Amino acid sequence: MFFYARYPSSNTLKTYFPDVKFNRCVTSQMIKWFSNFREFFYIQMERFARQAVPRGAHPVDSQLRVGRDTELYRILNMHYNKSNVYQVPERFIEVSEVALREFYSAIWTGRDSDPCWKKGIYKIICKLDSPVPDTFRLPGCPMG
DNA sequence: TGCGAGCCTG
DNA sequence: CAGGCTCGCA
Repeated sequence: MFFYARYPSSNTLKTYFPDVKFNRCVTSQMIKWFSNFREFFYIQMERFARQAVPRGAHPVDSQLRVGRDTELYRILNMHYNKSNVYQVPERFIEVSEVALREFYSAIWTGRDSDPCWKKGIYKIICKLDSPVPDTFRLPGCPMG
């Protein structure tokens, strides 16, 4: 599901897990999961962005892409799609590239010296959530 | 006072 | 991932 929605609201989560009885604890746990998912996502983006900086990569360089043949893609897929039962949507790759380039740009221009430099990137990425396919509403359907 | 977000730890 | 802790908002 993270492939579609990086910032699902608690209400969104409830509609996609009909077989789950939500209470405060369960809801906060799921919110927490996505918080952890985002952390991993952004950590990888920053890592690869920083890795590209010393190589003088331009935004169009292969170093700043997240194609299905890249190491970054492999890491993300392994983390969010362990069983590899889902096909990674193209939009997730596009969003990942946006994030990667935003991180690169911020680092390249020295904006990362600001303690809150990631906030701006988060604000951009949170607007790029896609609707989650209805197939994820099926009872027993794993998080994905 | 309670909850969500974010950071960071194990 | 889960726990713990801080912050800002209501």
